[in-house]
Amino acid sequence: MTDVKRPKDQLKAHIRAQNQTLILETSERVFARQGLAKTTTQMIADEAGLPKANVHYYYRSKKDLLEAVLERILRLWLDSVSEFNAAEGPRINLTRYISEKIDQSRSNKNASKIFAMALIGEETFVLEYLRNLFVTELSREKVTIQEWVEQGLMAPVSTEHLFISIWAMTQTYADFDAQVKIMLQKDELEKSDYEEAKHFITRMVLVGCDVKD
Amino acid sequence: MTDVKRPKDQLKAHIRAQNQTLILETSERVFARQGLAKTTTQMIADEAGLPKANVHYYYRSKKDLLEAVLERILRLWLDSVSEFNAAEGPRINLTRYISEKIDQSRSNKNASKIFAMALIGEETFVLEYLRNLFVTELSREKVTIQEWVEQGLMAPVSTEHLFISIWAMTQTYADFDAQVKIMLQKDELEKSDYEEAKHFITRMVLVGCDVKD
DNA sequence: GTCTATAGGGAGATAGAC
DNA sequence: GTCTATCTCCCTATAGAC
Repeated sequence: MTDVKRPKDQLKAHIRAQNQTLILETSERVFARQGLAKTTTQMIADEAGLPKANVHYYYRSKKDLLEAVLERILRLWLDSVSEFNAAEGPRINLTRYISEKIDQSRSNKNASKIFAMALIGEETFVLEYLRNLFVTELSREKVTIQEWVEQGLMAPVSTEHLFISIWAMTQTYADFDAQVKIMLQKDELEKSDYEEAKHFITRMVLVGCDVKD
Repeated sequence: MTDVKRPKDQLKAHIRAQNQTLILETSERVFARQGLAKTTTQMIADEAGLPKANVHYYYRSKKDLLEAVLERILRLWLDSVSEFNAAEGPRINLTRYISEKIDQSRSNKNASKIFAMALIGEETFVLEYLRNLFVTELSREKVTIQEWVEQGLMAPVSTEHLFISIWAMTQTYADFDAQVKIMLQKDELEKSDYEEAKHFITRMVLVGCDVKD
């Protein structure tokens, strides 16, 4: 075991990283399009331009591959949503939070759908992630909201139900986009549709929670 | 073709109806628990206490069976949600609508999950149903809301985004109940959790849309 | 690391006796 | 209508040559 790698090892590591990224990105598309169970490793291999055996070389089983895809999604997700900054008050923070969540639904629709499919299927991997997220991140946001309530900056609403609602409203534009398209009678959602969603949801939350500042 | 049936035919029809109901009810449970693609006709047969061939006798293919399950779900659903009564004004109507949707999430969780799974998988059957629903029902509700806005009874919000949000918030307690349980740190959701959800969502919608009466 | 060929296991669906 | 046995297909996963 050494940190010094010979050129050959570096090359191998590079090939490995490149192939893994290719497989993960392709899997994300195929899983989102076909559904988790209907997706076959053959489909992924074909779309990635690789023999099926190579996919299994990098990810022993389909389950391993799905978990790798989920892990990658969740890591990128966490980085793209800001934490609350208590000093700025609820208006700025909630507005930013909703905006970022809707942007996520738009720019990362596939990731969002895969997460939703895994969640509705109660995949252990996702449930564990959520349990952990609750302990590390959300409990902090919860305290912040309670501070704002005590300072009279917003109505004393249930923090849990508030988060559940914001997630539901913002994710629905990615997860159930087929339904949204029918409602809006459009073949594809445009940037303006997402902006209107942002505007509507932000208004409902801010006014609905009686946010002062 | 005659309306008069001989006793033998009546018996057969009875057996048929009974078995079909048994299969549909069992399928609803299994589909919701296992996911649509992971469910096998064998699982359904076992849980219903029938040989697999009998399931295929009544529903030629798995796809036919899923569509029959969806059709049954949607028929029961439509009957359990009231239409808007314009004269009563937005407060009563929106409160009742949210309450009925949450009750549905609680009492018919399996149906809700199957619908969500079919929708996220963009099953043609469900998309067609929604398109039809939009034409027959929702366009009427939309007009009603616009009347209320004109009468100054509520703020001029986007009807489409309002419906999308109410659906998202109420359905999430059924479809993603695993996530809700983690958030609320409970092993099972109780009646009081659903009542709190109702209370929170109703408040956000009524205050958020500036509903006067 | 790459790839062909194949093992091994079920799944959906049906034939045909009762 | 019921049920056993079976066909056929295709999926995951791996062995083994290159």
